[in-house]
Amino acid sequence: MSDPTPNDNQQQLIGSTDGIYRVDAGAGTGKTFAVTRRYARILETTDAAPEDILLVTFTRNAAAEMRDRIVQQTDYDLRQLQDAPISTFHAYCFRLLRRHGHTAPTALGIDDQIPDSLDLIEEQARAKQLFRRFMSRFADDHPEHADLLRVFYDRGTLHALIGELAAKGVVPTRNGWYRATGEPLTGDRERFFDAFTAANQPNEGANGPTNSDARGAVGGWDAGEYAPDAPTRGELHDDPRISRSVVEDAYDADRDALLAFIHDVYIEYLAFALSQNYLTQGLMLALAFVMLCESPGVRARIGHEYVMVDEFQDTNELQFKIALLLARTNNICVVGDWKQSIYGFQHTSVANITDFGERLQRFTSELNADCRRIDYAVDDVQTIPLFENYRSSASILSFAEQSLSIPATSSEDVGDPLAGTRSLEATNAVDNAQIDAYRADGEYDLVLDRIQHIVKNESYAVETSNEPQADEDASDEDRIAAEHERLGPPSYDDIAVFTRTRAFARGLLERAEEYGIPLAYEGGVELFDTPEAKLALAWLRIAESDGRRGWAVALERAGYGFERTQTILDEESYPDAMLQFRDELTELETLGGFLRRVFDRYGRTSVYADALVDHLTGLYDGTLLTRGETISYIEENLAAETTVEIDANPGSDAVTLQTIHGAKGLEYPIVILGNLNERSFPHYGQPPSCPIVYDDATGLRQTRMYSEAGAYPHVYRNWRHRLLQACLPSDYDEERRLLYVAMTRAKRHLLFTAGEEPSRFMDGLSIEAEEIDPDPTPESHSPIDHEPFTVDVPTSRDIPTRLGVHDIMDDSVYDNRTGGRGTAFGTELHDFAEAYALGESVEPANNDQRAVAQLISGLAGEFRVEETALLPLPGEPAVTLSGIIDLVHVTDTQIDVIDYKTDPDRVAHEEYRKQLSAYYHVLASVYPDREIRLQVFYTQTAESVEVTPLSTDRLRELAIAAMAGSSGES
DNA sequence: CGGAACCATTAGAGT
DNA sequence: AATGGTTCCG
Repeated sequence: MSDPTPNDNQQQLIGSTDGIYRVDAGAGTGKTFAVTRRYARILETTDAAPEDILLVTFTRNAAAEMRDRIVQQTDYDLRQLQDAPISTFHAYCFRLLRRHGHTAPTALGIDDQIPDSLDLIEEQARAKQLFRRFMSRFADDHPEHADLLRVFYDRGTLHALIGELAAKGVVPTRNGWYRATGEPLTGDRERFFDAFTAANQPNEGANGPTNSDARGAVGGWDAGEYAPDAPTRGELHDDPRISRSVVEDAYDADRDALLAFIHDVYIEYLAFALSQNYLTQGLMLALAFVMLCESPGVRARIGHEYVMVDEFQDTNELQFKIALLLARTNNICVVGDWKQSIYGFQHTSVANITDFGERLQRFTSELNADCRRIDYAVDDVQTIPLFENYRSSASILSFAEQSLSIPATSSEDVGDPLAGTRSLEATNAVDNAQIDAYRADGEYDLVLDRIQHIVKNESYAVETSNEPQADEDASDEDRIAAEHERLGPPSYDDIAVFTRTRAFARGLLERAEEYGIPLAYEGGVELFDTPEAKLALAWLRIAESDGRRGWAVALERAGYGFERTQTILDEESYPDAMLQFRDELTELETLGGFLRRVFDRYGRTSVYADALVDHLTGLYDGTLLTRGETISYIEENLAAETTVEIDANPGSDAVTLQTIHGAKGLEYPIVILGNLNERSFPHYGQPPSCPIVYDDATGLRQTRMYSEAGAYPHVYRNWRHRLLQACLPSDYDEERRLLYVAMTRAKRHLLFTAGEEPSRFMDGLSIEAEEIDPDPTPESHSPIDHEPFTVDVPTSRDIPTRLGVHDIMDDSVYDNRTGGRGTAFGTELHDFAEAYALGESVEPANNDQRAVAQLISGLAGEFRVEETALLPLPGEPAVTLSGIIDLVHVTDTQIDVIDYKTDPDRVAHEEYRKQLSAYYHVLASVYPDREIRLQVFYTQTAESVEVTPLSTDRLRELAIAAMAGSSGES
């Protein structure tokens, strides 16, 4: 978006810099623009420097975008803002903790200090694995918790609960809880009984009062399912309600053992993690919080004059408190939209924004309870609504509002959640919106049919050009005329299909491939649960030790029946062709080569195959996984249901397919919201995988209890938890917000589809679904195949050491350089170059980028961008060099390897030669019949300098020297 | 209208 | 294991 004049409400935000503001920034209201303008204005109108303004966001991308926008709007350049606190919560707190928090654990009674080498773990699977290791030690050390440990099928599930408690701000000490942070664990009795009283009111029937909702929810109560102390059906009755006294007894029953257990697990896990030099993100924030509470000196030094928090609906309680501690004055501004809060499962708390004023006061008095930490007034909160929407047509905006009040179950009473809020106002002049709902048996075909119906169809016109734009003060007629001129029939990439579940997306993707309709999935994929991963796992097992399980899968794949497979396994009489293939595989040296060979053999060319190879070969810097390690890695991730991000092919004209969560923050001209099916959307929750659960109203509870009260010792369902659960209404607000988010992504047109069983959300829409007999026609869009460049050298049996190409380069040459524009500049340029080469519509932001653009547009032929290159150097010890090639330009006769360098001078030229030489040998083996040229492209002067390659022997020498050097230093 | 039995389903993903 | 819906009986 260009930078127009701010509208009135944006201007109000930009101009209001003193005091506390809650900004209701609705979808598409130019929030980023306004926030960055506000930042710029603070710099211009006060004597504040960038380090006085804290700007926190939720994602790294958002932080980077904010920084870029600020550079555009101020006199500061990227380098000057490099150290400015424009950051994610996590990155900022991690930095803080490392600088000032070495002794933070002592406040909790933990002797370990925070080491400089602290490892911050992001990968769920790894964190959980480490937690399991801790739990088995914990179980040995704590026989007194034996009864509680018995209720677990998988102790690893406790890991998520610890994370949830940390997000609430609950922090343990050796002897209890840090300050009063343990209070929420016992629950909020008043809140529970208020809810209970409401749910226990008799309903109004035609013939008098009928069962209360709570009474209805314990239908099917069978005391036999529970430990012997459970009340019978009759004892629950207090017609037509549930007996209050039974519920009170259940609520107040003794939970000391449970609380002690959770306390011990939590504090010892924290100590364990520190002793192992790592922290998870949640624990890290908790320690940063402790450090800020404990150190008035640090608060005084780093406290910021201005604090802004973006996407405030995605923060948790702990982050709210941290933000308060980081502010030196009450110049605090939180920006967000409660209607787009869809990350509750990541422990975010929508009440941070909906109850902002109340929480602000409560958290402040908590933080000031034992000493004064928050030294500014928090009683005056101004609310600024941003309501001018720059994305969607008016009819889409008004249609989307209903999503927040469609009930998810027959009994749910939603009320009017939008009462008192201001509706979004469209700025589109032309409203040509088509809003339609369709239903068919076979929803995949229905969606594909609708896509084909829409593409090139005038009645689904979208903006096909940025021109002409009417002046800001043009008359309505002129604006309408200009907008009409910009409209034209849509293409595939104007369309996005959103789904609630990945399963639906996966099915649709497969169907689209059958028809040859271009759909590109964007987002997380359960990569280890794909047929490709299972195939890879089978052959890895065959090649490694655990052959039987591998052969079973391979034989089944090959079409052998169950009986026959059993015989073959028992007799070990495997088919010759398969044995031969195994021998061939075991000869292969690299993991990448192994996987490729397996996928080639089975004709697997899907994106999953590519992603798997990329993921497994790129896992750890410096080392390659052995086959054995790969097997356990796949197994762990399969069990942990790990997802891996898959990139859609940019540059091509394809429909985007993603989950609603993945679509947050994005916009598309045409949105098809699929998957509006019973039990999919709205989604009715899942049984808790952890037998200990937390809820604000009830506190910590066990879903299962070990008891010896019956005839035999047994783990029973916990009747108290079951009863309390029944007394609380289910909450589907977040499902409705998902519906809202999905609808408000659409700029021009909005379609809904459902299959055999449309859900309540579909039925609840104010339009009727049209029945359709879908008939998609086959097309011929072939997927672009894509293989990373690898060379297989089956020689030594030793696993080669992996070395990055930069490791063989000598950094000391930079000591003599005259200038240098920082890594941020270089990264930006590379990102731009990648996007440009892939044909995305990006504009060069500076001279260097223009030089790259000119270079690329002058080249005819095929591009490979940011390609991974692996060069095995056989010998003793074996080494594999790895690197990423900026640009490979492929023509029929020659290959150009191009690497961009932003250096103003060329002191490192000889070092670049080493890097490019490695790429040379990789490409020489991939394209043996073509000439390969190496070019260093100096972006400042727009000059290409050709270099000649070094021999592999020379590269080997350099690699050996580099390994010796690094091991000698450490 | 209340109650019981039975059925189908089982998510989402930042740092 | 938990959830909401559906169906059927008294």
